[in-house]
Amino acid sequence: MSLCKRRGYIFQSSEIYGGLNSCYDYGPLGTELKQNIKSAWWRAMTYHHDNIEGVDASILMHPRVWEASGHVAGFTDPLVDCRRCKQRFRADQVTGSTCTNCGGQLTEPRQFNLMFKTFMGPVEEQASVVYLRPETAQGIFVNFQNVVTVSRQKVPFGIAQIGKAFRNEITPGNFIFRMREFEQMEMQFFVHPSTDSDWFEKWREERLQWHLSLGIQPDKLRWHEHGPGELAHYAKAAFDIQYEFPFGWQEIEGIHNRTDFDLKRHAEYSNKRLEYFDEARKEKYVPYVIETSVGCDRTLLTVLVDAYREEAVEGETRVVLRLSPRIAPIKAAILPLVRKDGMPEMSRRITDDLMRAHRVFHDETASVGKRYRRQDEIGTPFCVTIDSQSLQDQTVTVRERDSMQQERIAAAQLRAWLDERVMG
RNA sequence: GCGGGAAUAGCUCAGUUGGUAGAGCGUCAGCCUUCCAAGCUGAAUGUCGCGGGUUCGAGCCCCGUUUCCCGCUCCA
Repeated sequence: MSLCKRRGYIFQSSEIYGGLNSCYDYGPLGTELKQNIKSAWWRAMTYHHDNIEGVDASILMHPRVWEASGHVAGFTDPLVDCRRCKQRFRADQVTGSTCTNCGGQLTEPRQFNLMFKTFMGPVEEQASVVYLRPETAQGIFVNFQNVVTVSRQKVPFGIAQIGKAFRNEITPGNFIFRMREFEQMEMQFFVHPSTDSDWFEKWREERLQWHLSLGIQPDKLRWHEHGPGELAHYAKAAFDIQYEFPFGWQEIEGIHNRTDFDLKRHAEYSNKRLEYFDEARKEKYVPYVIETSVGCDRTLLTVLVDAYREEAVEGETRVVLRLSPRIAPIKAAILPLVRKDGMPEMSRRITDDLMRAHRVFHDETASVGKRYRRQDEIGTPFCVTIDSQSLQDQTVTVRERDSMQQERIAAAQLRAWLDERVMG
């Protein structure tokens, strides 16, 4: 957390006013990292699958959407607290006014609405209550027919979306792990009901591979299968990908078989037909949905936590973020070995040449060792140094963060050299 | 929502029985420097989280509040 603030990854929201509970802002490097994560996900979904389309739905939706989805009912459980032992229970799961645990008196039931409410229109009246979406998935379901019509896709196909969601969590915390405002990356894949298990397995495998492709250590990831009592109201099967954070194993992505629950409910509540006619099968049906839903902020926290190391180098401690070149905010730092003899000028020329293709920057202050450490700490995978030989033969030294190996290459090859490692 | 701990420079932290704030690192400028936090010179940065109270006087004592961390609780 200290590094995040010190180097400009993550700041507390509204910090100069004392902060706002569970809300955080991304700083210059955090913003780049988040963009790179979203871009990696978007490319994996829509560029690498010709049967996945994107949407970007609004955060405010018709209130009936949340009745259909089950969130109005499911997000408003009345809860009671025991005055003596401070245990909390769902009101519908206790009988009488005393606590079964210790015999203490229970409080009156209180409503906990996990959806943020706001008002549509200038007059705050009950008729115009709308909610901030507690998940992005419904924006996909309500657009199912639109996308079928315009995209010329045939089942099986998917719809992907990245966007903010809001939940009034009872207990937020663990830095950016559980926030009340967060960003999801969701893909709903529509399949014939008889093929749901196969697709479920396919997406499970693919989503695990995606996290590995970000450079996450494999032994820090595991599956958690939801038991019968754990399953959401809409789900037939659910597996979470968990990461071993310093505060324990926690979910970063869920792969759920949502069946035809959502489309059927929206058909019922909207009185619209949300069926699909399958020409190949000569069959009309409501598709099943395999959902992959990953927290963008959680993925970002995962890559930061997973990358963070304190390494001993000749008695000193090197703080290093071993971020994958694919998602590192800064891909390379261009460093003149010393500030004289035209080295800074050559460094600037090289930086100017690279910066439109890759996020790189030039740094000519302090000793080169110090500049290496700066880059190590913010996760920059490559440093390029310009020395007196560079001025004569137009070669540069490339220093790789993880191995600390150096290699001499022609300056003209630098762009291609970086392309190969960053695009990966 | 409950219990515990914490909040002083960008970061990590000192700060004596209450007498209007310091260090290290970092940052910036200059010098020096040909490959892993070297050195020298100089500079900037604090309503001590916020609001009250006690006091001649509060970073320190009291009350309230906000935020963070830990443990419960909760988690479609």
